[in-house]
Amino acid sequence: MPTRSGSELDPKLMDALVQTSFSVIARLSQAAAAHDLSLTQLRMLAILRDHQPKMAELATYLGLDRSSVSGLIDRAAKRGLVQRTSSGDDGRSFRVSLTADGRRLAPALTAEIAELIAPLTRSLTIAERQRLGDLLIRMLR
Amino acid sequence: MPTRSGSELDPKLMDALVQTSFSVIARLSQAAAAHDLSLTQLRMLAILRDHQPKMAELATYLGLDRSSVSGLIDRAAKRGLVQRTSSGDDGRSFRVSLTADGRRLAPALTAEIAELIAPLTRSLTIAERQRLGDLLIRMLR
DNA sequence: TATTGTTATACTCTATAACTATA
DNA sequence: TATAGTTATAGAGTATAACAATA
Repeated sequence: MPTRSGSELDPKLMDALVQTSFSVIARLSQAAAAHDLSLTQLRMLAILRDHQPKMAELATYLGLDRSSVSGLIDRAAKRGLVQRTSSGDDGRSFRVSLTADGRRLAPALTAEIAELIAPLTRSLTIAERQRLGDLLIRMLR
Repeated sequence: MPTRSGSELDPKLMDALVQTSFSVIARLSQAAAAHDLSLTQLRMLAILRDHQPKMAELATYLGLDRSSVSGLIDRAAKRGLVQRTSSGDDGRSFRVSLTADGRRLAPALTAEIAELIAPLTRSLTIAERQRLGDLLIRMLR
């Protein structure tokens, strides 16, 4: 039986997770900034690539207040990246979706992010990268 | 000879790194927010635990403009967590250091962070956590 | 002249509270 | 009454530009 003992966390693992995370997030921010986007805008675009949420749903996805998302969408809409489209039945609500411009941006961003994150893994062998990916995926499950 | 081929990054590894990082950073933010601190304030306190930098050095550590750090230190000083102390030789510069209150905060924060991050690793066995830590440390080196 | 740090200004992000329109 | 979204307001965080003091 495998050992999955309780709540203790090896300080070395904690430090490694924290350092890795700061490094990854910094690279994401860098990719976003290259397109004059904030990290939040980047997350929003990633969500809208696969969903057309209502404002309240988007707020939940992002972990933000609805009022914060209003401004977020305002600014992104002013830049022509997203749009509010009528929701049909409920006259109070809208759906948010990417414009053609917004949709065009997504793959470029993904490619840039990959290029910025790839160097982080350069000191690992292919086999080690495979193992790392497996462990992280199992951890997130 | 181990294979460390070029710039390609497995999308699965990239996603796993990104998701893990968002999860870790969210937990760090949560620990910080529990003490009315931002993520930046948390990073600043972590740096000051081991250094007494000048303003410009602190700005470099944090990757921020000096003007941004001025406000950061102002707010932290108003809360009694940090202080500006004369640098001795150079009349233009100061050193920033933790106050007694600030120093008291650090271990509490570390413990809370560990408690928030530990559950993330719960689905891995002890051996897997060990391997994950090793891989991350090698990656960061 | 160059450097250190601050200040003035402007913008994004965020939350709380109050509001409008619809249900 | 309750819900969806916006607006008003306030504060943190950030950068650029201009500044004072020191080197």
